[in-house]
Amino acid sequence: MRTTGPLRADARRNREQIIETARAVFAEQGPGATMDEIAQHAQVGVGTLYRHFPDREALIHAVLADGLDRMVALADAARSEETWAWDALSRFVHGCAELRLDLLVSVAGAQVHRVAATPEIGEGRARLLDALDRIVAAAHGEGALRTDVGAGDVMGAIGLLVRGLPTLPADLGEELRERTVRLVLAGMRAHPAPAPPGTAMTAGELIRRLSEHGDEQGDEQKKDE
Amino acid sequence: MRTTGPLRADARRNREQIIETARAVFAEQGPGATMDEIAQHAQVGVGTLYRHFPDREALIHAVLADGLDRMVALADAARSEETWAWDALSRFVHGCAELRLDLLVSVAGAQVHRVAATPEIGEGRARLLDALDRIVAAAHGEGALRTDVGAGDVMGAIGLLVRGLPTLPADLGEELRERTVRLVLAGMRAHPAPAPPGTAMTAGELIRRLSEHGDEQGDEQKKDE
Amino acid sequence: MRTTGPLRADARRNREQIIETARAVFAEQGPGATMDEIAQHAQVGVGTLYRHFPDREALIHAVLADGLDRMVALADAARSEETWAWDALSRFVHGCAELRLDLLVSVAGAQVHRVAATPEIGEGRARLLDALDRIVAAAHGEGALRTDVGAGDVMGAIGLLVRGLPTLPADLGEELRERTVRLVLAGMRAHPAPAPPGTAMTAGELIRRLSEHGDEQGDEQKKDE
Amino acid sequence: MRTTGPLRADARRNREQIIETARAVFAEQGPGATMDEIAQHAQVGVGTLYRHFPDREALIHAVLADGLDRMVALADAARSEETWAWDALSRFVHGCAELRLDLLVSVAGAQVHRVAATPEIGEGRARLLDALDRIVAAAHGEGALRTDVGAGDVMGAIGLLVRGLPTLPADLGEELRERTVRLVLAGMRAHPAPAPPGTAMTAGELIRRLSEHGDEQGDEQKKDE
DNA sequence: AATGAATGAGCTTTCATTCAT
DNA sequence: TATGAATGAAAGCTCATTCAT
Repeated sequence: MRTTGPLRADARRNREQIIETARAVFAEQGPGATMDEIAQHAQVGVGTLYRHFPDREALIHAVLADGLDRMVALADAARSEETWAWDALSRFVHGCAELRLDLLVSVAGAQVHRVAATPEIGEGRARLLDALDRIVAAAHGEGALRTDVGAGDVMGAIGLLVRGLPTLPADLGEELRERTVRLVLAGMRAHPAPAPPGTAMTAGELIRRLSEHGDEQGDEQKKDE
Repeated sequence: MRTTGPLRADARRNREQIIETARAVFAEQGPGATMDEIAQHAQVGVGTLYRHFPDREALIHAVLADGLDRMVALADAARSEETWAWDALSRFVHGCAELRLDLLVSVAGAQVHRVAATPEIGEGRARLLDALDRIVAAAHGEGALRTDVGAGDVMGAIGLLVRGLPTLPADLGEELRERTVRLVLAGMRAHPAPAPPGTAMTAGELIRRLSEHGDEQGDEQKKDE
Repeated sequence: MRTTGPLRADARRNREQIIETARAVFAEQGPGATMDEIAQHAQVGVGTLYRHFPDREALIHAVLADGLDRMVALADAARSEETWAWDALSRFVHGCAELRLDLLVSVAGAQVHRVAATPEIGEGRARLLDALDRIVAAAHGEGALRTDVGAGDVMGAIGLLVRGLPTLPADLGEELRERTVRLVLAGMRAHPAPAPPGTAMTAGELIRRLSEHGDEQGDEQKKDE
Repeated sequence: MRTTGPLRADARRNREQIIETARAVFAEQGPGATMDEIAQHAQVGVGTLYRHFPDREALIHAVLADGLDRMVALADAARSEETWAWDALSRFVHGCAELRLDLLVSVAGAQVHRVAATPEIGEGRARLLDALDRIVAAAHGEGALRTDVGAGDVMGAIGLLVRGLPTLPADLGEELRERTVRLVLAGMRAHPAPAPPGTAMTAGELIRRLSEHGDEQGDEQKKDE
């Protein structure tokens, strides 16, 4: 009946803890992660999870919304802390990729639309685009960003790059994603060729790296059956 | 296993039909697609599906393996039909994106490793890398591809670009992916600036496009409940 | 794909078995009976139960509809087999009470309306009223039934008498219901006083009967805790 | 337990408020009503509810006991205020039906026995039968009540009539119950035919009344989903 | 060999009960 | 003391897999 003053402290901490955990668990376990598992990792009972989020969809929605908030924060930080808009852009894109929103985007499958079609998500997206737009405009002003690349393009690219390569061993997947991010940034860059993405990942190198991981993985897999 | 001659035609057609359908259904419905649903779309009973693929994992495995085969075919066709290696590379990357292996990569969640760690998949990957490597080598020879970008990089980029942007309306998602693919290719290109990806997708444009779709989506959503 | 020819035999038997069991279990265990319990008693897996009835509400609906069918059959049999319409009416009312639709009516609580507001139930009710109406008309013709009592009154009375007295031991509850049924019939009867309901159930007798049951019940109750 | 003097007033009011609310909620929502719902309607927190009644069973027990008390009061009032015993009896039966103990009897389902087997309930029942017995004896003396109908019969009938007809629209259910009560009373009456229950409820009339309600009900049903 | 009904383990969700505030 | 957030056992329901037809 009170306007939610005192008790909220615990509840709020709990809520945030759950969202944070959910992102992590979804990223690691994939879309199949169970509610119980998430609750467990968040150190709460399932009941508590359900008190905060009436159903699975609501939780996913919250994680998505929270992810947008973080991206906005990321964009703002990048813009205010970097001297050059291009550096801010680069930092933003790299930062987004590290948020590991990964598999989440595919969690709900066909229902994603419903989850993402919320006014709250829409507004978050708008705020993000707004923040990003300033960086993009500045980068255009600097002459560093191709003029035929807009904030929408950056968002689209991030939507793809933000995920993982779950079929590959974790570290290799990370590395390849990093390199792809750099390629995209290179592709966005105006005239002067951007910093090269390091040494090429050749076919041979990739195969060698893959075979290295072959053995380690065999161990921990029987437990699922 | 190899002794049945005549019946093979029907069986094979059935098997391929199921794989084809499975890819489509996974791409549309997401990882949550059920075996019954796939069987239904493939116009067979679940029993038949299980006759061909002992369990869900086997089906996913088959779809992945088949996807690799298609990519190899794509690479070969591109190489033999295009005069310039760069064009072959570009055609290959664009073609892969259209295979709509989309959500499949995340279907199995945590089990993906197990599914992808099969010798058959490993071999398929090797063949693909091999085919791709020839294109990459030729492109290097042409001077069109940056020397610090290898076949492994191309594969990594494809792994990310091959998916959709399920939170966006289908056509908008497609367009943004297309543009990102072009950006990546631009980033891979050596000195001479590559063909620009058209007109920039600005923040305003993106938001406008999103709001256009707001209404259409409301209709088809009740059926899930 | 076939028009449901051969396999249906088993399925139909199963379906009927489940409905039959559900009525019995609801009557005995009360509205709290679980789906698993019903499935168990019906000798099928829960999955089978759910294949036939998508959810709890559907099952309740089916039991209600089936109950109506039985009542119609009861009315028809009574009318064709009894010489006097009054006897048919009496037999019908007594018979309905024995169907033990008991607690079912309250199973769904507030949702009962939704369950009972189906066209199928409505039609069943209409058929029942129709069958009953003929008996009532004949009984009126015989001069045995008060003219200020109609088929609707009979239905209303049955709706109340059909249930049990779950707070009492089973046999005592049965006996009292029987007696109440006779009282209602007596109240419906025209001029000549109907057969008396036997010896009075006095307060002392009722209390004595209740105390008899006190001990027997203590045993089987600990298992619930 | 009996040592607290001053606070008792508030506590007692609270306790009674909860019992009263519980009866109403059980009557409306059916046996599925949750503790939270009852607490909410009673304007208290669940914690408070549990302070008064250690568990659900205790609450049900209290409502039952309270119901018995009210019936006793009803019987006493009827006896002292009516000149004729028959009128007292009639008033008592009608009054009980209005208590709306309705669905409560089936709330506990299989556990009803345990709840109703309490000494307190037993004693309440005894008191009620005692009070009722005096009315019945007087009615016998008046020659208005059939001698083969005892207080136990009246109790049994009330147990059945006290409930509602939840599958019907509220007002129609009420009307039919009223008419059934009158029929039972008519059946209990000695020689002289009792006052007729008004105009017959014919099958046609019942169906007409049912169809009238068809539309109104559709509205309030979505809120459950 | 193909079919789809049956199965039941396991996941989502609810709610009686407890307990920190 | 009253409150309502947290808890987790248990219920409803789903769907991968099996098996009778």
